[in-house]
Amino acid sequence: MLQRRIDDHAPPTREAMREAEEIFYTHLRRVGLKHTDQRDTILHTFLETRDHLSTDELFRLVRKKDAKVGFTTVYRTLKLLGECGLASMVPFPDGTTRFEHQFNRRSHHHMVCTECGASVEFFSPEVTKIEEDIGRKYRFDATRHNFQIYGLCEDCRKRSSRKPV
Amino acid sequence: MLQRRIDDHAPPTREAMREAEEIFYTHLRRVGLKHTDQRDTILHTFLETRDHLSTDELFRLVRKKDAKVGFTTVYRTLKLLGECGLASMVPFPDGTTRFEHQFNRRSHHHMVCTECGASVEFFSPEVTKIEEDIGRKYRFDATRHNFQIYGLCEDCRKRSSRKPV
DNA sequence: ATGAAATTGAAATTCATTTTCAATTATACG
DNA sequence: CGTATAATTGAAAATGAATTTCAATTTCAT
Ligand SMILES: [Mn+2]
Ligand SMILES: [Mn+2]
Ligand SMILES: [Zn+2]
Ligand SMILES: [Zn+2]
Repeated sequence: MLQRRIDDHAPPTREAMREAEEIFYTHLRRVGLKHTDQRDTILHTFLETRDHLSTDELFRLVRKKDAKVGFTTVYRTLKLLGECGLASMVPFPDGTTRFEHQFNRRSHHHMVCTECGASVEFFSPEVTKIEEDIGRKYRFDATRHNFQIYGLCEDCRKRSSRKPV
Repeated sequence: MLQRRIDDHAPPTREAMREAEEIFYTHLRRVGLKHTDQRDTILHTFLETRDHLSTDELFRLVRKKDAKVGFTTVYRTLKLLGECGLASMVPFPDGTTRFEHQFNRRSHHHMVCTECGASVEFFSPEVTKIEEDIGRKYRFDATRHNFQIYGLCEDCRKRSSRKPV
């Protein structure tokens, strides 16, 4: 799926990878879970891309490294990565659930084309401020939010005006 | 599910109901569909509450008026109501999909408690402005957005500090 | 090394949503 | 009015993503 990235840059350095592992394994210890090769492979595969992956797409990538890893384990690990803040879910307007890693990544939001699924990432500190303000106002301990913008990208707009419904 | 409402008020007047019907039937005509009793009943039931209803909850309410209406028809009609702007989907953090009517209703957003599911509605014109700004900046024809805040409500915060994990 | 507890992955299950299809109903036209 | 045509309906079946089950395997504290 086409994706234009704003703060695009290189894959994580070995240092960065260690740091992320540290976060993951600390979380595992905290909840009394074990360190396994499968979890390692999935973490690495996940951090190596900045794409928004479906569980199935991640599964296929993981399989290239270790053909014995099961689909279920990818699901379960993705959940663990979410718990320690390394992964977050991005719901797409076509109903698919995608994940992206949040390690060493500036917090951002997505604008998605409802026609072709192309997505743009954008930064909006105002959104974080609104979260804080509204949380304070209604006495919630606001921990996260969900913000996406949907619409037609430039290409699809052109296409649909050329060939009108 | 507990819900604190901000612009709470009376059920729609007969006039308002006619107006909403007008919108619905105009839409039906536009897409070449027919006017049926089931669709009428579902529209009325839906407009009579301001709750955020799951499809199943709406189905149960509709059944009270006409026990012969099928589940499938409720699904299908909800989709039609969405198409003409009378209904909108509110995704809850527990994964349930809920619907609320948008007729004569000020645009608003939701903050939801991840523990008990209680929700607060709030207004934030800034969010609409962000949608417009970002759309312009990246040349999208931005048509809608999705914004929810998740966190712990005051009650749940007290409860969890009393009985710590 | 040993054993208790967690993990794994294939298969089964769940569950919301969508599709199928034969019978029924709406509505346009003569 | 009928009548023809196309849409609608609802029960049942199908789909598909996500979760659960469970026996075999692996981790890790001792
Ligand atoms: Mn992103
Ligand atoms: Mn609402
Ligand atoms: Zn597009
Ligand atoms: Zn709560």
